[in-house]
Amino acid sequence: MNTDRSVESPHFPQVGHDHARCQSWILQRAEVRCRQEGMRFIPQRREVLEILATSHRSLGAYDILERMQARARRPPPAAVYRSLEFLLGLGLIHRMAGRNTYFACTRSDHDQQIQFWICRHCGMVGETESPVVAGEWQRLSDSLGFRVSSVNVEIEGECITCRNP
Amino acid sequence: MNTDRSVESPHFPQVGHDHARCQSWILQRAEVRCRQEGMRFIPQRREVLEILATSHRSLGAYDILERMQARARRPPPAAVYRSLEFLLGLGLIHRMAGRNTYFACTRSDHDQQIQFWICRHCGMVGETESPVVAGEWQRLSDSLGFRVSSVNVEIEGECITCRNP
DNA sequence: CAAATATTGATACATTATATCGTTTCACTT
DNA sequence: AAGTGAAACGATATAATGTATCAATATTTG
Repeated sequence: MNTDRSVESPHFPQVGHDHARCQSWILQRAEVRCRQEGMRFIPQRREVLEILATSHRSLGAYDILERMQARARRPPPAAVYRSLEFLLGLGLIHRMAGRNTYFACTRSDHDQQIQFWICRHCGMVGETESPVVAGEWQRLSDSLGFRVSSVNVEIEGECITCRNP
Repeated sequence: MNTDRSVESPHFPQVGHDHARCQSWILQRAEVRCRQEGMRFIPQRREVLEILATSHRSLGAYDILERMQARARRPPPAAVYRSLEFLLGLGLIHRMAGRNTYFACTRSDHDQQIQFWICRHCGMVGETESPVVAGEWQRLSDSLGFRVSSVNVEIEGECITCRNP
């Protein structure tokens, strides 16, 4: 497995990057993580992840269904949602709540303190991880007496590529 | 109009707080802001906001429809969505993307750098505003070359009241 | 192999949100 | 007060997203 994490160094996916490398990295990591967790990385789940990994854009469940239809035959919606739920559980994909879409995670570690940067123009999604922000959530939750279960940060705007055409 | 902002000082709504005061504050502010913007705070919009302001919990569009039905007559869904869109536009309510719900804003100022704290147990929603986090989004967006349009932060967990029953 | 477990396909349905369009209401002008 | 244009509404239909159920099939385990 490729472990050099080069996939994540440009925080926002660049135009000319070697995407084949991202794809194989995402899929190989999925295999490893499934094995670790004693879960089964069966074809339908793999296909959903493959489809998400074809780009750094997020896709809706029904977009995925259409691409599965184009590849082989269209499963019922519930099948896709089951695979998505599985992949979400392993942290291999994320859900963009603001758009009802899903996309393949490109980070190797999971501190739950990820932020998503979504370009409104091209649809690309980048991920960052900020210790400063994590510390601030800690401070705020302490002061509120709030026990945090999950944090979701979605930042929308225009990416550097779309700003400089 | 009540301008002492006491409504927002306990960042997470407390059990015994004077909610009648919150309600009237929310509605009065809506009137003021509509007048300022030259918009019309007509009955249907007012009713939607009133319903949201009855608690610090967020409600789904169809929850609001049911409560309107209980009050008078049930409008079509689009009517509620129109009012919600209007209120969102004026920043009088927020949308919880993770839950497809809406709730009445309880803050007097709008720096777009609000965080939502949602209790999974009682459904209460609190709001905070952190300059540290705002600064970090600035730093990160600069380093990514990303032009930010909107930031949505939803933190789920358990509030202090539900932790100490 | 048999039993237990996990996954699938098929069907139906639930929930959330939007499109369209003719009518009504409102604010403003005369 | 009546006319006028813009805004809002009601009614209807439908789109988009997501779940529930359950029998049938595949996979793992004993």
